[in-house]
Amino acid sequence: MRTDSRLSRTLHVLLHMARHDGPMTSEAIGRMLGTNPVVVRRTMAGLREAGYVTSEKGHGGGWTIAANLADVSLLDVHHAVGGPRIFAIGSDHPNPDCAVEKVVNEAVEGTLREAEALLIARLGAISLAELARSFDARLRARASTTAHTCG
Amino acid sequence: MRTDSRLSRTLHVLLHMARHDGPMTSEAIGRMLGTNPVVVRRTMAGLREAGYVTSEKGHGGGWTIAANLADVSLLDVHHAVGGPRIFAIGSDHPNPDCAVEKVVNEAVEGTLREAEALLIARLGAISLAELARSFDARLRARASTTAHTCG
DNA sequence: CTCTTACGATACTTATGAAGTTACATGATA
DNA sequence: TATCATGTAACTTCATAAGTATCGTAAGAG
Repeated sequence: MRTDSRLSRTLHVLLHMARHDGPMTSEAIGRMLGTNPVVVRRTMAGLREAGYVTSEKGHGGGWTIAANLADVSLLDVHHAVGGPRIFAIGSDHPNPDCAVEKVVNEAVEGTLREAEALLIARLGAISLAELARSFDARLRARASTTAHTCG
Repeated sequence: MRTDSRLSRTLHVLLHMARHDGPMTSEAIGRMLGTNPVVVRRTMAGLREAGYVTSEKGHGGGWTIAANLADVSLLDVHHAVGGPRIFAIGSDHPNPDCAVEKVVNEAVEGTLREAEALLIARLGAISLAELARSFDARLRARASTTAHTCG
């Protein structure tokens, strides 16, 4: 499988939306991500269902943030975009008859679950507001040089 | 992508090999895993290169364990089978120009790296010998009932 | 009212990589 | 020398995110 980049992409988009007055169109967001408006709508649909953004049709329409950045964690976004599979490795063949295989599966999957729990905890502990603050801090630190942004 | 099950499968095979007198053929291993001898050879090739198993051609040939179970960790096996990609999620687009994207990527990939480090540490801490001991313990605990094995 | 804009939805294609398959060469043993 | 087993290459299948094409629908502009 190709790397699932929905989380990163969506975070990128949300932070830009937060710094943007008025709605952003799927077209504009797609240009930002180097992709296509349909891909954008597909991913943003989950955020709309979760109530993090709203969408408007017609002239002046597009996507708008509808949540407080402090109230949305990276884990929330992960779930909103489909909560996709985290690991590329694992065991096919759950519930094996073979007792050897059971021991192996428990060891491997137990370890994966530990790593997943850590990942989930960390993603749940970071809010969009904190990412925005990191960005602002970086801007201030580099005030003398150029700060590039794709929006 | 389909789940990469090379680690689990290989561990399963190695533990069976450890309890088996004489070489096991790719044919027999394939039957055990519900797959094809060529898939078995492909995966076992990495273990042979790492020195964990040997292979012999001809009558009475097949695969034999060549290492002490206590000396091989699950991480070693993971590496031997190709050290495949662990995560299904991530960010495409490394080294972005956009400063917002940089902040996002650092947060997401930093978190993934933490989880990966934990996973690596845990896999490195478990030896094949420990899995074999877990299996034996389970056998003893269930001595009264049936203990199924696929080999 | 009509045209344009933008989302909504469906259906299809592309890309990627593990797994599966086919076929044949090579070496070891009986 | 016939058989068994690995070694290797080339190809197909499968799953899924991403990309694309197209049409429908709602909202504002004129």
